[in-house]
Amino acid sequence: MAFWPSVVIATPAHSGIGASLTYRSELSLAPGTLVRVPLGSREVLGVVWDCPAEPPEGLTVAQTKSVVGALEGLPPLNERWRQLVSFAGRYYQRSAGEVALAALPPQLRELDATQLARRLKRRAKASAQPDAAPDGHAPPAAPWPALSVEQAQVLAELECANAPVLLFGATGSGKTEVYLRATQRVLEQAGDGQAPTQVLMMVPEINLTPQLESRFRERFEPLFGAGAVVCLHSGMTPAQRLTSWLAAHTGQARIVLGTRMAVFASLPGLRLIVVDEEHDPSYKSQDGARYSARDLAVYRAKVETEALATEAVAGRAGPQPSSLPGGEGASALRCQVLLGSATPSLESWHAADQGRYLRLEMPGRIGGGSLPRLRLVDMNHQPKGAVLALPLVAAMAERIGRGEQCLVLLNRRGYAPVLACHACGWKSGCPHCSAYRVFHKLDRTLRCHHCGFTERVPRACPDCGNLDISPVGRGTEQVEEQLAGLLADVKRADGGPARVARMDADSTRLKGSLEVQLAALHSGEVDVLVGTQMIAKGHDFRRITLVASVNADSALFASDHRAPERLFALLMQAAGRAGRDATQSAASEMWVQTWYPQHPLFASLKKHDFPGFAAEQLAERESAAMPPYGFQALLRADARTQAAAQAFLNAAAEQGTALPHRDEITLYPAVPLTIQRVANVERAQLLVESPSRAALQRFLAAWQPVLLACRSLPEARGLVRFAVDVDPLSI
DNA sequence: AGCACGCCGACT
DNA sequence: GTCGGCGTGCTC
Repeated sequence: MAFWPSVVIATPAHSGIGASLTYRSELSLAPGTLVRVPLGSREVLGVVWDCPAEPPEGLTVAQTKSVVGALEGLPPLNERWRQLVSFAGRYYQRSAGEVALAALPPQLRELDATQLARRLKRRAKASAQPDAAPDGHAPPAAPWPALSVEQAQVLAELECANAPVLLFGATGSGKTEVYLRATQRVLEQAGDGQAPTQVLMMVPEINLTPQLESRFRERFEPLFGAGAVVCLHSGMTPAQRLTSWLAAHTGQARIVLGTRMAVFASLPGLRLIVVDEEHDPSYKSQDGARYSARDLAVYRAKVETEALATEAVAGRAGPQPSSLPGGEGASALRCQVLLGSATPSLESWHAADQGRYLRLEMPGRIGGGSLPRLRLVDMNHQPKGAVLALPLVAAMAERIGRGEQCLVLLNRRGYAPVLACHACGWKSGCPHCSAYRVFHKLDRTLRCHHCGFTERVPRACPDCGNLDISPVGRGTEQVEEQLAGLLADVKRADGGPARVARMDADSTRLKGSLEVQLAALHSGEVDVLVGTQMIAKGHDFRRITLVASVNADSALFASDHRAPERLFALLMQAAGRAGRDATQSAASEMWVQTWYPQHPLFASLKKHDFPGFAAEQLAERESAAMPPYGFQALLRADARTQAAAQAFLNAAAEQGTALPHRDEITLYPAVPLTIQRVANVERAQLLVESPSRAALQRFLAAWQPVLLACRSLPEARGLVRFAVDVDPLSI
C-alpha cells in the first residue's frame, strides 16, 4: 500500500510549479503534516495538503520521488489554518506553498528532526512543572480598573455580536481595556477538548508591542501562567520566533501578540482576533504575497467560526458550558474579530455603514477628558521662510514654563530633504535612484532614503565648485536645532533651561535607545520632543498638552487618493497624544501649520468629526468608482530599463484581451512609478480595475500564465521581476 | 527562488 | 586545454 501526498513547498508564485507537487509515501500522512521532501538536488520543507491512496492521473511512478520523512512530534497544521493559507494564496495570486512556508518560523526549515524532538520534549517538561502551569482562577495581582459606562456597554454588545465588530473609539477612550476584557472572557471559556482557547492580538508596528505586552502579561500571567503571552514579529531572533510559534501551535500560549505576520500563526484554539489601529497601512504587506493582515483576520475569524459550528452540529466537540452567566451555549462557540480605531479605514467604515460589520462607538475619553482644540496657523500670514510660526513658539514656551510638554511632528528625518547649489542649480540627487539624497547634518552625510547610498557632504558644489551650497526644505534635525535656539531663554517650571530632543528612525536605530528616549520623556527630562510619525503612534504620554504638526500640506494635494485619509488619521492620532491626563486635557491643543487653512479636511478635524470626514471621502470614492466601490490590482514590473518594464506590462495587457471577464475589467496604460528608479532598477506599473471583485479575481487568475509567458518575450529582456498587488494601498 | 545545464572569453 | 561568466529552464 502506498500513498501519494500532494505537498506544498516554498516555490515563488512565478516558478511555473502549480499548487503542489505529488510525492510517494509508504505511510498515510495527515494533511497539515510537515515533511521533508526532495526537490531537484536539494531537500526542502513542505506541508502535506492532501494524501490520497491513488496516484493522480498523468503522473508516472518514475516521475515521483519519495517523502524523506515527517517532522515527528509536531502536530499537523489544522484545516482552518490550511484554508486561510489557501485563500491568501489564491486571493493575492501567489502559491499556497509560498504563503505556507513564509508563515512558518524560518528555523523550522533548517531544524533537523532530532533537534526538534529535543525542543518539544523540553517544552513538555517545562509545562508539566507546577509553577508554569495555570492553576485555574487565581486572583489577579492587582485589582482591575473599573470600566467606564461606554466600555461596559461595548463589551456587552460585543458579547452577542455575530459579525465582525468595528470598535470606533476616540484616542484615550480606553480601547485597550476593552481588548483586555474581551480577551479575559475568551480565555475563561473552556476549550473544545483538543485545545485551550486562544486570542490573537495584532498591532501595526513592532514599536508598539512592548508596552502592550507588559499590559497583557501583568493582566493574564497571574491567571494563566508565565507562558500565557507570547510575541510574534520580525524583530525577534529566529530562536525566539520558533519558541513563540511552537507555544502557540501546541496551545501552551493563550495569547499571541504580534504584527501582521502573526495573522498566520498556528492557533488551534483561536476564539478572538483583535486588530488594533485597523486603518494602519502597515497591515498591508509590501513584499512577497502582498496580503492585508486586517482583511485576512476577518476571513480567518469567519473560517474558524464556520468550523466550530460544523463541529458542534456533528457533536464531536459539543459546546462546553462556560462559566459565563446567561446560558451562552452555541453563541460562545465562535471566533470573533474586533477591529479598533479612532479613524477607521474607509473600507471598514463602509462595511459598517452597510451592516456587514457591527459598529460600536466609544466617543468619550476616559476620566471625562476632552480632545485637544485644533489651532490652525495660516502660513500665508507668517514671515517668509519661517519654519515655526511665532504664536506656536510662544505657546510652547508658555507650556514649558508651566511644566508641561510639547510634541512637534514632522514627517521627514534628516536636516533637509535636498542640498542645492545656487550658482549652477546642482541638487543632491542620488546616482542610483530618481530621488534626492537627504542632508544629514549630524554626521555630515548625504543619504538616499531609498537605496541607502551614503556619501560625505561635499565641501563645494560637485558641478561648479561654488562654495555656497545650502539645504532646501526641513527635516527633524533642523527643527530640533531651530527650536533649541528659539527656546534657549525659556525657563522650565523648576528654573532650568528648556530641553529639546529628537526621536526618529535615526535616533532610535540602536537597540534599546527607543526605550531610553521614551523614559527620558516620561521622567520629564525633555520638554519638547521633535519627531517623525513614530512619536504619533500609541505611546501613552502623560504630560503632553500641546502637539504641533509642522508640515502637513504635502499630503493634502498628493496624487494618491488615500493621502487625505492618512493625513486625517495621523493628525487625529497625534492629537490623541495630548491631554491624556484628564486634569490637563481641557487646555490641550493640536497646532497645524498650513498654507491651506480653508481645506475641508481641517473643518472636519476641528470638530473631531471622523464620520463627517468619512462620508465626504466615501462620496468622492463612489463617484470615482474607487475602493470600496470598485476593486483594483496593480501589475508591477522591475527592469533594467524603463522600456523593458513597460514593454512587459503592455504585452501582458495585450495578451490578456481574450481572457474571461475581460469585458468587466479596465486595464490602464503602463506608467512609471513616482520614484521611477530605485537602486538602478526601473519601475513601472499597470492598474487593473473592475466593479466586481469576483471578476477581478478570475481575470487575475487566468492572467497568471500569460504573465509567465510575457516574461520571456524579447522586448521584455532586462525584466528583473514582476508582481501582482491585489487591493493596493497606493497607486 | 535555487540550482542545474550550456555555450563563449582569460588563465595554469 | 580548463575555470567561470550568467542566460534559459526545471523542480513531483
